[in-house]
Amino acid sequence: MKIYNTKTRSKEDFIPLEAGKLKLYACGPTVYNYFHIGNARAFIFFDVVRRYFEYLGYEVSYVQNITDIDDKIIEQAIAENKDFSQIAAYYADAFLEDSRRLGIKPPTVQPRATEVMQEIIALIKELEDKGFAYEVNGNVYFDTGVLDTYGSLSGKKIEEQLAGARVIENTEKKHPADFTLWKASKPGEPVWQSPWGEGRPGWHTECVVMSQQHLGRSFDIHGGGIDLVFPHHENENAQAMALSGKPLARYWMHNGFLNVDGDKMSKSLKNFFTARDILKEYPAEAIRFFFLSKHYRSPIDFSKELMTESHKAVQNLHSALALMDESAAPESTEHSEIQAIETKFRDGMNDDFNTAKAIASLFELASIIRNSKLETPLRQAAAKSLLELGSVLGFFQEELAPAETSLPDLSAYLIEMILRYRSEARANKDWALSDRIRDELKELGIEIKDSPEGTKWSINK
RNA sequence: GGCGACAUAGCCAAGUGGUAAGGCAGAGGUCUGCAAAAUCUCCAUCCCCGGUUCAAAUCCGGGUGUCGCCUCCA
Repeated sequence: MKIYNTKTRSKEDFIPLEAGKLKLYACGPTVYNYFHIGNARAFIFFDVVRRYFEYLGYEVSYVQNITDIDDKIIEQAIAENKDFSQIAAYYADAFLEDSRRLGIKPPTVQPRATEVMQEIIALIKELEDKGFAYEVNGNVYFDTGVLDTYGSLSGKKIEEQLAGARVIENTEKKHPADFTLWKASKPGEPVWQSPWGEGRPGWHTECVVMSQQHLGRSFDIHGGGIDLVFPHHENENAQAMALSGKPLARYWMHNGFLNVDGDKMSKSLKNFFTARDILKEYPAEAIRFFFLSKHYRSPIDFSKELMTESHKAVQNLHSALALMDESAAPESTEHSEIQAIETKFRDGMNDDFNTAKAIASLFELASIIRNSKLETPLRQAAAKSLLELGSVLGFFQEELAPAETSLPDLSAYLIEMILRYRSEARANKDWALSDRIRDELKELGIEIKDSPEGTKWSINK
């Protein structure tokens, strides 16, 4: 199993801290709005990471935080004229709902920042006590100058960044790279009591607290979008290094960004799609296929055309699966063709989650299922394998199956159609047929009356 | 200015030294009274130039082009 580690910028063999167990943390949303299709990529990808480790037999602890206190939430609360906690609660619910509809398996734990406020304050205090933080006017900053490993995750050299820096000078900080741990509150903002007065935590501390609380001081994999490498993950890691001298996580995984029709997705370009919007037009499986058909670290270009293609491709797998009853596959029989394909699937996944290669093996199974020249037990076994491997990628979840095609009420239209045929029968003097139609409709409670103006019908129960 | 990614058929996309996975679209066949569905078959030498090698899409050098990060952001 090889994983590309952002920290070393190379693929490394994955070795868990504890054999047979995976401790995984991936950054969740800040709940100030519905999450967008780019966020969905990260959530779906780490869902697949989790599912694959479970497939391999690991006991997985997967923690995903929910940031429910943040500047953006406060801004949104002001915009909607509500309390920040109402906004956070509403969009946190929306996040859980949309995640479910995308077929994302609920993480083991989904802690919220406001639930761990005392722990956050305690961690900042510890940093201060150890000399890694300083307070100015009720704001507490991390002192990057004291930690010699600062920048080791993202590969940033602080001095070099300064040349082209467009950062607005914050005169309180000792160094421009120093980041906020605790923010003194302004009037009207939500507050918590702390040793430095009333305020609220900076974004970077909460993830350290929530991850360490559930996974230990150092854990296996920390994930998120590529944009989080700097400064968010750098700053998270800096706090862990300052506290214990150990990195927060051994492997850092980052998924690539999503563009829309070649441009960065943004509200001003009107190419901004929430996951909720896309789910109205395409099934969750199509969205999942779209993301997994490309390597997770590559940038991906979103378009409706590609979504339609992905939808068709998924339907292709479903139609193959429908041909054979996988539950009829003999339990004990082994087929070398299928084992070879399963090995290919695992080889792909073991190579830094090459989901595109893994998907190709699903189609190879589909072609075995379709090949009527092959023995039925082999084809059944292929169906069984397709179901199992597809599930590792999150496909074929029954609860995601589209609802029964619901038709509008067509009964009136259908009755008119039947009556047109009855009129043809009468014109041909086929009284036997026309009478039979009248009698059968009557049994259904529909009464027919022929008149010079044409045939009238009414419901007569 | 600093750091980094990418360039494979009409489209999407695997492939990191041994002669191009898979999907979508397209073409042709089978099946069918017709249509649809289903099914089978076909469809690329890898941005340009130079180099290394018995052998390169894959390594090295030089171009050209596209994109990202350095600021809240998955």
